[in-house]
Amino acid sequence: MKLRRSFFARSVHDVAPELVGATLLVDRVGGRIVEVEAYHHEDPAAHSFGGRTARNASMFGPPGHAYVYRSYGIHWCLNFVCEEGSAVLIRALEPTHGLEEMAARRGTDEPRLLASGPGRLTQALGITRAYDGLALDRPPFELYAARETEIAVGPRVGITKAVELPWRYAEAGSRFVSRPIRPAPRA
DNA sequence: CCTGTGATCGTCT
DNA sequence: GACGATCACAGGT
Repeated sequence: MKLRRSFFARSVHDVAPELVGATLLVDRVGGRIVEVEAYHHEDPAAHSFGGRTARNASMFGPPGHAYVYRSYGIHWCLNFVCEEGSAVLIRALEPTHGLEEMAARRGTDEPRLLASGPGRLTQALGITRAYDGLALDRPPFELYAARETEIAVGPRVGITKAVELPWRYAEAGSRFVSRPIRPAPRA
């Protein structure tokens, strides 16, 4: 089932876990989303924390659109905008469509190295700042809802603020996540 | 398996 | 002028 724009017009904390297992294609190339992170505008780690700027304008735009930014001067990162200046960072895919194209863009055939990580993922899908602000329910994007799947939850990766918030969601047991989530401590 | 480090540049202070 | 929502590679364990 195709995801409609209204799917994203909710709290980022509801949308993010539901995206795990969804299929993301960009010009027919992509796979199943296996790892995401939620960023909320009241969250010090979010780009939208502190208000609107030229870079983060898309985060304050309508839900159901892309927010693409450059990371470390080198990589691109893809987010799905939700309500109120929040967004979901798409961190890893299990490649299913257009493997050859992804391998050519990435310079490797190793499946685990195609889209396991936000920078690798955008390179494999050909995402650049040119995709910033584009609607997610129209070409070149295609998004299909997830089936039921087991979700693991943990702290986000690579941030220095609000490091303790458990806003990273991954498919339990997937070998395509950028980094495994430590199993929850036993009671 | 792990840790450390350089690359590279737009954005905001 | 400092700092990243990262990655690839090198080297040690």
